[in-house]
Amino acid sequence: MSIRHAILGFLSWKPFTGYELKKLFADSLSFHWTGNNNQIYGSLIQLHRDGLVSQEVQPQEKLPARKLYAIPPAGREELRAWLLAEPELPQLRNSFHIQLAWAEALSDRELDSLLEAYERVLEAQTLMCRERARRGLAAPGRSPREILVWRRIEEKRVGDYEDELDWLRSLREDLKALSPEPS
Amino acid sequence: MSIRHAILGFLSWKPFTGYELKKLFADSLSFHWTGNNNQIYGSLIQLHRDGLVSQEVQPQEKLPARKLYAIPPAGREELRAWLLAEPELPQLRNSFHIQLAWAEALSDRELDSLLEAYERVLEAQTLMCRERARRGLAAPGRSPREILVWRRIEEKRVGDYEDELDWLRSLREDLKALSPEPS
DNA sequence: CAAAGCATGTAAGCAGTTACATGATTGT
DNA sequence: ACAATCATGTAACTGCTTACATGCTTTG
Repeated sequence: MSIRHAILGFLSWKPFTGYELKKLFADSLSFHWTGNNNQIYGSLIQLHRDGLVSQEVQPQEKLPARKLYAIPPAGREELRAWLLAEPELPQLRNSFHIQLAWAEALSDRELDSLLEAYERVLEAQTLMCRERARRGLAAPGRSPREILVWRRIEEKRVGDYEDELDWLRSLREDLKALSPEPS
Repeated sequence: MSIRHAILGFLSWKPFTGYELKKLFADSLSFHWTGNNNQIYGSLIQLHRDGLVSQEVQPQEKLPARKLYAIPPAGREELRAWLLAEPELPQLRNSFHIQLAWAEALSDRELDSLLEAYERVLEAQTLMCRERARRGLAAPGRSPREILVWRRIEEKRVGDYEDELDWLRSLREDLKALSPEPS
């Protein structure tokens, strides 16, 4: 699995330029590659070299030529093959949990302020996700099946952040009960 | 965050060889680097070069020399600095969800068998995690605080897989309701 | 006699991130 | 005047994964 498959996925809707794809990735909750603008252009060049996307160059006056990418049959086959591939388990690597696992070197107060900081970023993320999910995705009207699947995926993502927040809050309470602050 | 911090974490318990660290990573649910045996040896060399771990070479007859690594004050400082660093949000990149998002090219039956395959691997993973969590970690007896934190982290991991399984099952049901199979 | 355990590493490659680089047009 | 939008890319780096490489000892 790499960003190239997701690019093929978007192109299976309709042709896009690299710039448009960049925005699609940035706007979607579920495809949160961070350093996209770079990776997308590179991936498109690769995909084109491999014959999995076609390129239509549209010269513009005084602006760089738009390169509109579409998905030819070979690309659709590659996409389909990937869709049918063995599902991978989610990674679930939470770097904060690893940080926490070694927090024995911190005092109770330091640990609590670390947890508080995590709670703050989680809260912000949860709010942002919920807001974006509420506004709905900018996806073109597709089949009821696809709409259902996409909604479920987005809901799961929001739910995951909310679960992490609940977990964190309950952990903080248990820690407080374990060693109550001298007040 | 990288594997080097987790190595420093383990060494903060007591000295270990690369081989032992490899097993610790392999045995723990929460630190699931896959290609460790390689990365660990390389990271130890780096850490040693940077003065963050110390190395005691113990020659053996007819076996490669054991290299026992310990954590000097500089390493403890680095560990502490990392512990106090800004918490990172969990990544939540689920490559199966991305696969699913583009499954429009699949028939109802193909989609369902994909979901079924995912359910199988998730079930296996959940069982494996639960079993391992039940057996408890091989960690040396530490403070009540550390024990609580470690248990919570492991429980969260199992819970995450279980949630994913619940989510998947409910999605399958909804999809079945949407387009009932011609039986 | 084969498999698992002990014990170390190297090399090649991929995916993703950050930073750098250019430059016109449109909106506030 | 400044920021945002349009539009493309390159280079360097980090972290992780896969495959390769060696060789002895203990257990089944």
